[in-house]
Amino acid sequence: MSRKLAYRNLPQLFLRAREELLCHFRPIITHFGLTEQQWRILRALSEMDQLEPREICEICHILSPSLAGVLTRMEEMGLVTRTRMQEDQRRVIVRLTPKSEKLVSELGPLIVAQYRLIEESFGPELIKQLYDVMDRVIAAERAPIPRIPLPEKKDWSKIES
Amino acid sequence: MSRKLAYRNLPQLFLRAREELLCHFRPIITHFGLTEQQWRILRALSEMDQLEPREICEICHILSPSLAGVLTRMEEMGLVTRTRMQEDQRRVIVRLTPKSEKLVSELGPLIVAQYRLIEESFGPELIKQLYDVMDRVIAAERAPIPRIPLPEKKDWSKIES
DNA sequence: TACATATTACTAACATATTAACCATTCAAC
DNA sequence: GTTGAATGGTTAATATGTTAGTAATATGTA
Repeated sequence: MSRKLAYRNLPQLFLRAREELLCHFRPIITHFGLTEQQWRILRALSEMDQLEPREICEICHILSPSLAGVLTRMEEMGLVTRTRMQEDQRRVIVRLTPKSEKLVSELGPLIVAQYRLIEESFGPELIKQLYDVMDRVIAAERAPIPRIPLPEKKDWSKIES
Repeated sequence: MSRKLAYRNLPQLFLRAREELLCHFRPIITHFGLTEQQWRILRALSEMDQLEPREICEICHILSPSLAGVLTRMEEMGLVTRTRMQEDQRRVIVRLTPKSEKLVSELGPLIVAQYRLIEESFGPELIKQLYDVMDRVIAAERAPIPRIPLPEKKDWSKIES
């Protein structure tokens, strides 16, 4: 009578595999005084020139409430500028500063070099498979996955035994 | 002159793919008043009967300082007990309570059922490939990956232009 | 025994994740 | 033109991630 579930915890495997990769980049990123999220944003902005917050959320996979704080800190660090659009006063344009452009031009090549080292170790096929499998999971327009019906809600925090 | 780096951001792809999976489980987990991390811990404990904090950190991929808080909250919710070991006063034993055992027995089958729905949508081959690729990335005893040498440290937060 | 070191769990400080709610602006229907 | 809904960004509250450091206990060695 094994109490193991029929499926290994897949999201957790993703977490571990991601960390197995990220641990090779984290030293580089923190060396420049950045967090992983800040680097994601800098990288996106360097490729796209300018972005609105909701676009950054989409591209960098950061939720809007988190982004607000991250951008505030990055603005204080002189890494980005936030400009409110004239046509639509709700919207904002985020841009790199000369300083952060220089930072990216120094950091980017180190990241690429580290990718090469990882690819040497993993082998090019594994890297290719990684990209391929990730893309297939992410591929948005799949058949919608039905949801298991849930039982009536119980407040377990208030159950004694 | 594309400013795109030679490699797409692989850790970020992992993040997105993971979320694409997790979003199908999150409603189930939160329905029972749990967080994702709390469920990881309950699941591990239900499979292993009892664990020490550092084992939970290893298995559930939660850092020790995070775990301290998570366990405190779970203890207050009556989901786990913490007992200090007699032989070694530094160590602690974490166990499920009858209440959380019952919770797992209700929640577990729903998780499994949702996996089945996901597998139907993704196709069994993709699921198999996912497990396979994750395991290959995680496989710990690979050839150690060398680190890119880093330039002298600059404090970018204090650079003006 | 005495000492330095290692181990285990924890606290502190800060950044981010997550959910809910808020506010100003814009859009759309009337 | 007004009003109600939608949009974009934000704040609030709580939980977790991350790094550094601490305190207590255990272990190895002189």
